[in-house]
Amino acid sequence: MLAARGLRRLAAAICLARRSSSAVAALPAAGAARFHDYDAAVTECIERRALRVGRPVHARMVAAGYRPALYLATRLVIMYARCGALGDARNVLDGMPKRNVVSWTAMISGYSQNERPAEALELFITMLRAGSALLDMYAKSENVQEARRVFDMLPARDVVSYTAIISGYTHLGLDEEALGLFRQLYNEGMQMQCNQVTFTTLLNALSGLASLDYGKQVHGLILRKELPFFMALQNSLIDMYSKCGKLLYSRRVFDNMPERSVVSWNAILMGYGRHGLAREVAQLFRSMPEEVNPDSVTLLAVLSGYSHGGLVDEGLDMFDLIVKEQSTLLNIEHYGCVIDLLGRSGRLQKALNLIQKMPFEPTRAIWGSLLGACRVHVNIPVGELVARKLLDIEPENAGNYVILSNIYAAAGMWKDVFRVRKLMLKNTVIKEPGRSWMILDKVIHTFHSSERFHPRKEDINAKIKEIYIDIKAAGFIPDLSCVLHDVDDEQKERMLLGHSEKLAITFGLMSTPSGLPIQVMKNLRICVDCHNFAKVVSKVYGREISLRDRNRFHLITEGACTCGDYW
DNA sequence: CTAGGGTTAG
Repeated sequence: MLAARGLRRLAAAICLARRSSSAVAALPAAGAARFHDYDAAVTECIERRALRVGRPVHARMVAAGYRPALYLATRLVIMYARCGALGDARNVLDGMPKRNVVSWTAMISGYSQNERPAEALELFITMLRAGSALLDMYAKSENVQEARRVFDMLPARDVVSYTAIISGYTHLGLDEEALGLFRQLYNEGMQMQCNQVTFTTLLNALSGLASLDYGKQVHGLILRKELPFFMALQNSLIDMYSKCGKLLYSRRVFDNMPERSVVSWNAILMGYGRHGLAREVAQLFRSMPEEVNPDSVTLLAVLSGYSHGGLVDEGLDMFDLIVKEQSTLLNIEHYGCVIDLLGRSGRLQKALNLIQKMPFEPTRAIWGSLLGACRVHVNIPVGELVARKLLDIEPENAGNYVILSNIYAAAGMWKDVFRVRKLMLKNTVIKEPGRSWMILDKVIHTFHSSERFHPRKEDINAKIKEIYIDIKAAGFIPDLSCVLHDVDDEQKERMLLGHSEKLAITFGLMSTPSGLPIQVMKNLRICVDCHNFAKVVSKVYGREISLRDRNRFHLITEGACTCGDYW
């Protein structure tokens, strides 16, 4: 079945490549053509993403001495940007005698779409500077919030440039700022111009925030507008609800769609996988209709769904089948997923073999997951080999040293523990700080690890001490191996209590009526100690705790988690 | 006059 689908895809691709280039062919061989001829030729290159045709078209314009004005030059920027030739796009933009919001937007989104958010932001700030000399003082700061203030004051703003910049913020992970920009757009009376694309972009920011309240509100807005069916919007709704913990809402949106693309299927499969529901992932995947071709994301969704749900053998069988029938769809992510699966089920040597024979360079993430598996299964030889690779690639990451020293500690090799700890102190730098947040009455409350500046710091500290006494009485044992620093045990216990997700859960306990569920989001993966903490808290205080980390959901009730302690 | 913003995964 998979093979047949692959053939059909190939046939479609060949068809596309053979399509004749009529507008380009219609250009005169030498001398200047007219505006409309160039426009048609460039448009065709944009639609076909055909750089090999687009470049000669541009070259002919130059050779003929034709100087494209604002509109056509902008189309050239788009053509190059869509083809990924960002340097050429930028050259055209820089060479334009006049630019406007459209030409800037084209280039900014070019960077954004080619995964260069830093350049996108840099150019955005440049645009603001060019936009108004008066506002230059604000724009000089490379600070996003300042940039946003300037954007708010810019004279030439419309719903499209708003959407572009909201999308830019979301790509940078600045979802709160993105939401703020949408509010501005609304307050400026542009709500009537909001269309499917605007809402699609906005929903992405809400997915990042995991803000169910806002998500539902925006969904309501969309329904009231009675917009025509728009695939990307529905797909974003599926994704938003699943990332906000409401898988059944995702499913309802999915079931009600008049048609579904492969992205819709991917979004719902990812949703079930994220919630650890591997059986449902398998069932859905089997029910995919013939005419929807699974792509590499589909296969990744299924593999990672199996992996998250602990369906080890099914995952391995699936991978074998893909290797046999659809190996062209495989990328490094798929291998990473399967290596993780092998590692976690204790097949460390097999995992290592796969790394050695896969057609990709192993990434730090792959080595990292294998090192974690070596800790769980206490495997010294593989652990040392993997650690050597990893310390070579990223000597600054403290986590790797900690895991290696944990492996030695588990095997009672204390001299090696000490050696690794010393090495760590010498080489490491601060990692990405942990951050958790929760939303209460539409207010986003953010907590950082070992929070020092939170306005309710004192209350939270007092409450967490109280909780600690209660849960220790109920059998909670702190897992000191989660601490990245070489300090004494008492200090380790204090540091563990400072983890941002514990602060957020504590804040949730003290600010919501008893018995109500608590939902917390985290930017990194949750640590074992915090997972235990949440489990015991759920039992002692009779609360359902939903914890969304970077990868997945943990729904914790009565002292047990839907992940089955496997994540 | 025309154009620019959008969906899953990483």
